[in-house]
Amino acid sequence: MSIRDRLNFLFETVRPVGKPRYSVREVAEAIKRDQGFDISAAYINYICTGERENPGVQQIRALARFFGVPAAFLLDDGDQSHVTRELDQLRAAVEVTEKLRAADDAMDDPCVRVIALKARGLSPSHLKLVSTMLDQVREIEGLP
Amino acid sequence: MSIRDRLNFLFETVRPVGKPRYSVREVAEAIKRDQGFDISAAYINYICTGERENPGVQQIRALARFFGVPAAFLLDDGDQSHVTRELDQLRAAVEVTEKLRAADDAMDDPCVRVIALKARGLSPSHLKLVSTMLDQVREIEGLP
DNA sequence: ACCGCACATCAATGTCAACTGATGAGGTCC
DNA sequence: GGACCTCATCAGTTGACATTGATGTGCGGT
Repeated sequence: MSIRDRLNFLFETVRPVGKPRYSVREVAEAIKRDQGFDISAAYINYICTGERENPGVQQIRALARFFGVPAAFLLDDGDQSHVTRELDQLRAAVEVTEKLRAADDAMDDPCVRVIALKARGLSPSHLKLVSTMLDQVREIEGLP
Repeated sequence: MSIRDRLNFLFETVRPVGKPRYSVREVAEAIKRDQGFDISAAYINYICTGERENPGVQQIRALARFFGVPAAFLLDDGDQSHVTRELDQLRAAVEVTEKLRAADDAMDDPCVRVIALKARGLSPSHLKLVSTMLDQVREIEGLP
């Protein structure tokens, strides 16, 4: 599980509203705009393709902050059980954001990311609770 | 709280048995020996003095593993409350290792580091519990 | 069909991370 | 006091990272 794999995982799971995934240019521009940190779109692509294996910590932090996950996600520190547990939490958080996103198409990307960040710290049982609550809300409002 | 500060914090808190602190050369050689990863002593010193601000993730991981802490410690991801909480946990873990070290001077460095690593994941209340238990054990054995 | 836009990727460049070897300071043993 | 060792730090070099700009491709609009 390399940095390349983790970043691709983030690209595939944390998605903007209308599109299947963020573009590398979008990410680079958002990081520049929101964090004031310069990172080129080409370089993000380099990491995704595995052409750069040892990026600086500042680049990692910027990417992690954009996707709303702690920077430790992009670092495989060898503690695999811990890592996979975190990834499960991320999956759960993404699942919640998917529901939130479906519930309100007008919600823009930053909000989704913030909610993903807030949901991530929750225990799996609480995430499931929120998920169930959202299902009920959607049923009340007559949504699929 | 930069990487420089955090690394210096580790140097000052995680200490070998007889000496006040590890030398940069010791750390570099131990990383080479234990992890098979090459890092120069001069470069570790560069990070400590703040002369290098954006080290690669592999260097960070190697240093974190040597000191027995998760790599996230050396990454200030801006989430200050989270960070300080982690640092408090580290302080508590170090406190425990200090007690263990005092209780058994024959304990060598790797064990101390492993215990610090294991203690770190515990909640503050559990760390306090372990600490209290150690106090009682020491009292039973007639140690200060 | 053509144009324009956004996208990922490639090529070329410069800047800095990271190493090697040297230097000098502080300490210990003889 | 001098030889020796270890330490942190400096100077010089190499190589990788990271950027800019160019290229080709795919898609929606007119």
